[in-house]
Parts: sequence; C-alpha cells; structure tokens
Amino acid sequence: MENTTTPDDQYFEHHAFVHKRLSTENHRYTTGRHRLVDALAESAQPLTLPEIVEIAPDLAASSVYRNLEVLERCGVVNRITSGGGHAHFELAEPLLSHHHHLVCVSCGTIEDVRLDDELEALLDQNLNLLADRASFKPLHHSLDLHGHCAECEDPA
Amino acid sequence: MENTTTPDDQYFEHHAFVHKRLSTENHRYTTGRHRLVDALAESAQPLTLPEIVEIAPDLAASSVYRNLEVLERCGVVNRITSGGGHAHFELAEPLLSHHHHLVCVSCGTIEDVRLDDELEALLDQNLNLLADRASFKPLHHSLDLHGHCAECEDPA
DNA sequence: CTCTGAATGAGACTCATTATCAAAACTGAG
DNA sequence: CTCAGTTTTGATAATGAGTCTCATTCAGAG
Repeated sequence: MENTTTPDDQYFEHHAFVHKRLSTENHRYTTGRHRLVDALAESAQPLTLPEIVEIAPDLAASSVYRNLEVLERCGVVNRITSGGGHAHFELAEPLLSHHHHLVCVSCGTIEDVRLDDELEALLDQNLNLLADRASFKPLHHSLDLHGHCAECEDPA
Repeated sequence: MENTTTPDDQYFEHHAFVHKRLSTENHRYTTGRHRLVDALAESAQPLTLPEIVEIAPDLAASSVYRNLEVLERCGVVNRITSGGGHAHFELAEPLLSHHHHLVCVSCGTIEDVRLDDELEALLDQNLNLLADRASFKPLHHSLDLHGHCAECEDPA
C-alpha cells in the first residue's frame, strides 16, 4: 500500500482540481481544455499563444485564447504580461508552487525561480502592511527580475 | 548660503539629467519632450497615454508615443505593462526613487509604494544569487502587488 | 436517445501601439 | 543672416495581439 504520491497521482490530482474549479462555475472540462492544461503542465516555462499552438497544433488559436481566459477566471492559469509582444501563460498557484520570474529583455523568454521561504514570508508581511496602509486589498504579488538570459548574453 | 536643495533646484536637476541623457544619444530636448517629462513629474501616479494627453492637450499622441519610446531607451522613463488596456509610464529610477506598485485589477490605476531599505537590500541580494545560479544578467526587478484599490473596494 | 445549454473554430473586428512621410524646426558652419 | 543637413513633428496608415460573432458541434442530464 502506497502512501507517497507518484507523478501519475499528481497528474490526476491536477486534472481533478481543474475539473472542480471549472464545474463550480458551470464550465466543462473538454478535451481542448484538457490538452491546453497538459501543454502548460508539461512545459518548464510559461508559454505564449504561438508556443502553445505549436505544441498542440490541433487546438484553434481562438479557442485557446478563450479557454485561457476561462481558466484564468477560475484561478487555474496565470497571465504574465511582461511588455512587448505576446503574453505568457502558466498554471496558477495551487498547481504550481509560488515562484517568480527571470524575464529576458532581449528574447522574451521567462524562467521560473523560487525564493527562500523565509524571505518570501517576510516580503508578504511587509507588502500586506503597505497595502493595509493604503486601504488596498491584495490578491497576489508578482516579482520579476528583468535582464539578459544566459543564451542571449553569451550565444555559444 | 544655502546648502540644502530646494524644490526648484530639484526641478532643474531633473531637466539637466534628462538633457544629458538625451544628448549623449544625439537627441534633442525639445519643448514637447520637456512638457512630457513635466507631466510625468507632476503626477503622483504612473500615467497612461490618454491621461498624458489630457494633462497636456497640446501634445500629439503619436509624438508622445514616439518620445516615450525615446525616453525609455535613454533610461528616463519606465513602461509598466500590467495587462489589458493601456500601458502606464513613469519617470525612471534616478529621477524617482526605487519603488514598487499597487496595481488595481478592477480599475487599472497604479500607486507607488516604497519598501523598507533593509528588506529591499535583502531581496536584491537573494535575487542576484538566483540570477547568478541561472547565468542570468539582471538589470532591474519589479515587484507589483495586485488587488483592489480603496476606491474600487469601497466606493464611498 | 433526446434535448439544452456550453464549447468550438473560422473569420471579422478592436484598439493600443508603431511605422510612414512630408512639412516644420532646429543647429552649426560660413 | 543664410544655407545645408539633421532631427522632430503630427496626421494618417499599418500592424498585430487579443476579443467577439455566429453557425455548427458536443457533453451531460434525464
């Protein structure tokens, strides 16, 4: 009897989670949406629309856009708008652990990085203080480091 | 004999700085650009293009866009793209001290907030460490708190 | 199986931003 | 001051990421 979670378990948990989130808003977890979530889950980095369509060429661009919108509203997907060009999309917090981004200003790719838990807690505490002072009701924070990725800096 | 800087001094210092930045790239500090910088300097918050044009109606939208681009390349202006709708623009770091943003997800306004120096230093240190580990050459970081502003949360 | 509302996909459309280009303004040399 | 060579301007056209439309298809309840 297993009491550790295998990758397969995780896979089904993810989809169960998405299914629940969608159905509570009267949305269906269709094949297309399933494929979209798979594409995002299998990628190491946040993806743009063209990248998603390249990975899953059977998905129609207009449907992908619509479904990203639906999934975003349901808290399954995060949209990252780091300026010029396409937005990037990734799975949201419960599916992907809290993290931040290294944004390459020259090629536009985005890499995930995780901050020390202690620092993250300290940061959250201070941000909540600031927000409170401004009567601002915080939902989430985003911390991006902009610069040049290894590839662009030193094209081997 | 004064040895403290007055608001007027600051005003001229700002413009001297912009002038220098522009001229090192063979650009002129024209009246239109001067007005644009004034509009940004006089505002408490980062502005969108329609807001800039409303403040300074004699500026042509196409010129403002072009000049924001020029000023951005010269490191005088920062562009903030927080998703849907217009981008926001503010003066860059040497003219405005380092700060972060409270982004209202419902009305889109952006407010500036400053973090404790100590925390900021700690954050920078950790980010540099992460960047180094990924062979990423950092330029600057951005930390935005997304949520609902006082006005949207509680429309008096 | 049937029925109903949700989802799909191709294409039209929006609209923030960028590019174009002729006219105007500025700069430095003579 | 004037001329030549730039840069800037501003109205307008073009771009393009993202959204909307709508007829068709599909999923799930009964």
